[in-house]
Amino acid sequence: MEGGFESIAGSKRSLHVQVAREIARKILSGQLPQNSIIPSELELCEQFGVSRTALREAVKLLTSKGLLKSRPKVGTKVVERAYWNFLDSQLIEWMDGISDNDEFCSQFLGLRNAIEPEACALAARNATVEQRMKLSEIFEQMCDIANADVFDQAKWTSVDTQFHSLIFNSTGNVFYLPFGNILTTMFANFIHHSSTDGSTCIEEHRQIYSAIMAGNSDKARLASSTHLQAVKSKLPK
Amino acid sequence: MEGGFESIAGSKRSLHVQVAREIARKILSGQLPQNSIIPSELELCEQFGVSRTALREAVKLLTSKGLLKSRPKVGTKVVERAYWNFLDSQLIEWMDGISDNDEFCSQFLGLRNAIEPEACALAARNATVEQRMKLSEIFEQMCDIANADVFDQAKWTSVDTQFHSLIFNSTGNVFYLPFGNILTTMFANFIHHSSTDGSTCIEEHRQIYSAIMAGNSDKARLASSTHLQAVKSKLPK
DNA sequence: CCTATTAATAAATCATACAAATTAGCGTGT
DNA sequence: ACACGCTAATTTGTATGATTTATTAATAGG
Repeated sequence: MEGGFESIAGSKRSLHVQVAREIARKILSGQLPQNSIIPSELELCEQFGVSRTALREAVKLLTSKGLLKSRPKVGTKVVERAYWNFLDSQLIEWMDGISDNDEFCSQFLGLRNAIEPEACALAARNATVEQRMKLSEIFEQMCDIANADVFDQAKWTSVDTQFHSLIFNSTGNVFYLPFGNILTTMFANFIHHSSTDGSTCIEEHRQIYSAIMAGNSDKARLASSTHLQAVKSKLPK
Repeated sequence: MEGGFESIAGSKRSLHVQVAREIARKILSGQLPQNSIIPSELELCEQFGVSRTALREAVKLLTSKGLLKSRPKVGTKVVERAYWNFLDSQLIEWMDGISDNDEFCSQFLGLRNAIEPEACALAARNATVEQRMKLSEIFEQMCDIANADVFDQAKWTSVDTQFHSLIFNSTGNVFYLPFGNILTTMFANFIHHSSTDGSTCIEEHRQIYSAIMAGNSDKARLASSTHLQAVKSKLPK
């Protein structure tokens, strides 16, 4: 059309997701204040240059993430922050650059501190044979990468993500499952292990790995805690 | 129309949510297997007796919860369980009666065990003045209810929910915020504190409360752990 | 036998129309 | 002047059909 809207319509894919992202970022950044009523569907359609169908699907998406709530006649409202689902991977992706990324990573580490040691403990007790085999396989890859002549950062991040995700999946507790994806998203979008070389923390991972394989939940919990302490010490600031 | 579809169309409100719930429960129960392709939009429209608009919004909703993923030409696929967002309140509501509820509550307690002690510790350090005032107010209500002649179960559940939610909101960590809503949902839908009378656990809450107010994070963590141990001992089996 | 083009298909988007819900305001009666 | 109920206007909710795009698969050409 005639605005600066081609930037949205002509982007990558899934129009309603693009629109949702735009609106989400306005909400997350506070540009659309909490409890305020956002413009009506028709206005937003014009503003973004998309059809009502696409816009409505975008609103539905944001509603399911706890950012919006709409009622007939009254309009669509930005709900308060306490209801935003920060544990949604897509929402986390959209946070990029909104708040201070170092602070964001630091807070995420605050979550890992609570979750991961317990997850490791549960995995030590509940991992199935298949999961133990898979973990073994992944750890072997970690060793290979850590011992390689040139350290491949991308590969390391990939297996590191798989390693921690698999642990969440091995807890036997459905509520731990989503953390694997959250961690994957954070690793992919926010955490840039610049100064991290594999050789230093491969030992930490070995501790976690062997404790889980041995079914020693207390040792697994402790090893995970130790690992996270080490990660923390590498954080900026 | 002419099917058994009024049961859906004629229900409460928000057609697409109703449809989403139906499909979600089929997925959660395994009736629609992981990695399988669900029927095309048109077929599903007929099956549920709704328009494509409503159905598509339902699919979008489920996609955002990690249950479905659709691509042109190939169709809409049920993604594997590891990607389902069990930390979504709406999804948790839909779980009712799908799996064994006692087991589900037990697993939830497994999550609380990891999260809450750490949340209490963070709250002790980071709660704002307003949040401390509010917490104080809520705890006073808890005492009133616990000391009343007749124990009002509904009121207790309400303030108990508020108490724990506020702690999550007082951590100063965005990743802890959603747990308040998850807890609220679980309390409202699954946890029926039948044998719980307030007088026994008001002391446990007092320990948590005063530790947070005193800014003693270690004591807060410990008090929360103790409380959860007590809760666990009251679980069935 | 391999590669590139094309055709078929299903979802993605658009446009429009109508329905339902809720609020605000108007009007009437006491 | 006040209370009550009704109407109308606004906004989201649902429906339908047409068009576009993306992906697979088949087909034709090298």
